[in-house]
Amino acid sequence: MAVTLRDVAALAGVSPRSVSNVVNDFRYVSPAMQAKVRAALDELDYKPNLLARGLRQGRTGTIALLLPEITVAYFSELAHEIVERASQLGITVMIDETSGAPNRELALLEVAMRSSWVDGVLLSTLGLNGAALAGVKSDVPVVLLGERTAKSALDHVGIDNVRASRDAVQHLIDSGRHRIAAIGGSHAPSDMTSRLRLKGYRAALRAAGLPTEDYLYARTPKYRRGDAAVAVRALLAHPEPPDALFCFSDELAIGSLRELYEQGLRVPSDISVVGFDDIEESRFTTPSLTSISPDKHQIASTALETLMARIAGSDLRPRALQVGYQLLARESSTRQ
Amino acid sequence: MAVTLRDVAALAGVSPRSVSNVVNDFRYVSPAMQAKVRAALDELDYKPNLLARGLRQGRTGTIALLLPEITVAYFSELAHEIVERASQLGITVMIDETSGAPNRELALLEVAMRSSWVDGVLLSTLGLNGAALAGVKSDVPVVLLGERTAKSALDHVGIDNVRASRDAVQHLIDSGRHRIAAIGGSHAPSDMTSRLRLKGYRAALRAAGLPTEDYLYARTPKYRRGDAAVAVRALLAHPEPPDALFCFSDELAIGSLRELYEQGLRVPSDISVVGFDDIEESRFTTPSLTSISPDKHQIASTALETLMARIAGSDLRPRALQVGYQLLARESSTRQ
DNA sequence: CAACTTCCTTGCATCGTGGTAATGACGGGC
DNA sequence: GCCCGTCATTACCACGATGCAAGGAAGTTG
Repeated sequence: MAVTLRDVAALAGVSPRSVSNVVNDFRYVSPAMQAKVRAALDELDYKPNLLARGLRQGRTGTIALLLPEITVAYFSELAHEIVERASQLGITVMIDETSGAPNRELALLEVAMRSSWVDGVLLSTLGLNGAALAGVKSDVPVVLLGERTAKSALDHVGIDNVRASRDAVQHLIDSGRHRIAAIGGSHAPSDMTSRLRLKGYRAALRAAGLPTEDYLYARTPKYRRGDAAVAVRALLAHPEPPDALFCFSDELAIGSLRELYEQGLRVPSDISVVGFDDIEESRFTTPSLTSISPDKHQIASTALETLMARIAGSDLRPRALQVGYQLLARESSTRQ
Repeated sequence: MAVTLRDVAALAGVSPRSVSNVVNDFRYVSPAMQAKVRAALDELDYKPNLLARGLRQGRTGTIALLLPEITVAYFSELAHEIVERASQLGITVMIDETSGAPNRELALLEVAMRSSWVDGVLLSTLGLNGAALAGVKSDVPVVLLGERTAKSALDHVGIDNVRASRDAVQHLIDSGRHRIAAIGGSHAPSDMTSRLRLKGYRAALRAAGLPTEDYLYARTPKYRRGDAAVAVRALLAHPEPPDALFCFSDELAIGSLRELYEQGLRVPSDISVVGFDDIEESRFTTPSLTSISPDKHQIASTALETLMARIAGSDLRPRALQVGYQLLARESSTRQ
């Protein structure tokens, strides 16, 4: 069995409470006590039982990070940044995958938020709409990553999707493209992300005096590589096919590159492609992919600091925090 | 504050223990008690405190999955399979990133294994060598994913790396390649994976009566996309450059594709490329990537079942479990 | 020298559950 | 009417840690 405070106390010939004092660097501990207890601690190789400590203190030092799909590169890169930052702060992150299934998402959320298991929750959700979210009573603070769905009364951290999308499309216009298509997003009312990116896309077209044709927007069930092919084929089948694609995720853009290749089109000479997220993969595609790069590092820092403040008891009203982004122009939108 | 058994008991006018009985479906509970307690449970929206339960029962229903880097697609895909399977078994997975840093890896391992936080650990390690591992006393069962490092007395689940590598190289030989290079792996003694794959590579060459030239093996610091460029440049600079690359990971293969493109070589007409891991990305590269595809689904199932058996108290001696793989021939090794 | 402060150590209670076993209630068999 | 088995509920405590405050030793002050 595991070694407990009591075992250490017995060996050192002191009270369990004194051992606890040493372990926790209590102020008044004599050097003699220090020495005795440390020796016993080392000899038995004591490790505190974090369950018991958590139960007693009401804090576990652990937060949950709930992601829709961990295999989506954007999420895994974000997770990495968060784990990295959290470990600097001495916090353990419990990553959990909700698989998009809303019931599973809710179930996990309930467990995470109500079972005293974690001190707080970072929630990145696509599938969950505001109404469902509002129905969850939370005992622990929650910070949303990405877009706020509806009017949930939670902090959230993200970038300005509208402006970033406008920049991306503007970049295509500047490079001489006129018939720019947008790809990505579903009809689901909870898909706030695609709504905002579509808004930015249209704003850029209008600002340049270009028409916003309905046929130039192709929806996709999700944001993954495999979802792009159908959309691209539909766009290319039109009598006036696009000369540029603005994809709402890098994965969609990469799926599009593949489909364009199969259709015999060359990027960027025949058609430009721009993505969103700047996942690492995009630097290695042929051609390399132009993308909007959200500052993931800053998202992680900001989200964690906000969550920590809430856990410490901050009582400000919910805030919408925006972090920076960059447009990274690479080969896929740069004529050679 | 959170609702406890006591609160529910007070409302229902029964003892806390009776509430516990209802919550845990104890055998002898009268319908009247059932009704009373359920009503109170619903009214207060009771959720059990999992810390207290875990402390009392000595089981938490949670396992840890320790990965070197979550942004490596192979690991995130494996994590996905494991989370999926575990949730069917009613187990929560706590994914944690060790970042390869051996001290961090050890620290996390210690915490995970000694703090009663989790019932078991799935450990996928590259950086940690057998000696260090042997030094960790584990209070909970551990199952290794991937290659066993040295002679640690732990179960491990993986594929037959030697045979898989031989198959991959044989495939290149069959398609008419003679000067086949291998890319990937470091000098670290703990890098068992590259050692086994190199062994299979050489076995295939010997079996075909081809020489195994030293200059045709290029090491890389890690297995990521960005690590391939230097290796590829070195290989191409040789007076007799290779006509095929066998990369020890898909990410390396993808980095190689990129570098070959920059060097003006065409795949597969000028040079073939084969990877290892079959990450999703490999189906979308141009050209799509031939790869060894370990059965990740089966790895997840086998690893979880083995771990569960250990947790339940199985006392068999450590086993090396091998699961299947497939060679998926795609464009990067198929002359058009 | 009493009264008080400062330093160190410890006992007790408690966090929220669930295991163990005692207590009661009830009905059936003799 | 008594004993016993089955069913239902409960009291008590332990899981392993820490908050609280009491208690004692040592030193300081008036």
